[in-house]
Amino acid sequence: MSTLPEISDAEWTVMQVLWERSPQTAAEVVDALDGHAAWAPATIKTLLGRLIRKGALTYTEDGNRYCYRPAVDRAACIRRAGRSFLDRVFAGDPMPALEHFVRSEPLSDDQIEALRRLLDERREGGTR
Amino acid sequence: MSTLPEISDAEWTVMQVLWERSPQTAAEVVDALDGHAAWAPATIKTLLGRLIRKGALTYTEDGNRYCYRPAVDRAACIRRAGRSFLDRVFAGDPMPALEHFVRSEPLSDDQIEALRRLLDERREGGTR
DNA sequence: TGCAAACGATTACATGTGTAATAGATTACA
DNA sequence: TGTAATCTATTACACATGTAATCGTTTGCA
Repeated sequence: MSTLPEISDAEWTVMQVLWERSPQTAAEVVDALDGHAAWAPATIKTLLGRLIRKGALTYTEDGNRYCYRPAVDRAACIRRAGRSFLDRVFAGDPMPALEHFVRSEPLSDDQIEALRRLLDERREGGTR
Repeated sequence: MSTLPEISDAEWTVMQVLWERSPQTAAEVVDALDGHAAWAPATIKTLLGRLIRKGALTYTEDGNRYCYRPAVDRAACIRRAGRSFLDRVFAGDPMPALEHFVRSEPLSDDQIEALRRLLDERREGGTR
């Protein structure tokens, strides 16, 4: 509803952790990112703070620490990021993007099968 | 070969024009973007200059004006952007990305057919 | 042959981003 | 009960980005 905030690259990393499980304290997010991102804890705190300010996260206080949770819908953010990627790289046209990923990314036979089924559904499911 | 430069959102818009046709002078690029981007000519000059500095464009001089042309491969930039998008939004996993686009973007029956054929090739064509 | 137009280069500037240290408040343990 | 650990908030800072105006030079037309 209210306009989605812009979420930067580093911020996505943090959001993913909280979309995966929430609420979490800053310390838990730091733990979850251990290894994945070589960030100082202070860096993660900064990102959490910025995401609060942008309205992408909310928190409840628990003693002196915050319990963070997403305030924006993951699917909506994915749609926005997908659209933005299509516009930037493929002039908004989904077809060459799909061809690109099918051609250049590794897919197992099972995954290929699943995609075929999905395409079948799409064809029946009406134009939209 | 030499590491691809980072190309920003606005810069992509300019690169697309030159990948589409090159070389072009700044004035031609401005024309090509007329309507598409509501940019002052000066803005486009700035972007061309930055792309030169980054090594994404080269130019030859023609009188007092430059003829710009891409210095980086479009396909390579697309691969990089695709990978970066996958990493950011789908934890690097192509399958949910493909599902997302198939589900959320409009595709004609012909396009769906083409994708099916492409998936067939992929299945035969060996894992890589 | 002089002036206006056009060109690229330089400068501008607010905001975003990556990356983090520090300061001030609080809390938990000894 | 005091002190060390831990929180969030504040501050830092260089570089990227979007967006453009201006400057100095060249050039083409009158």
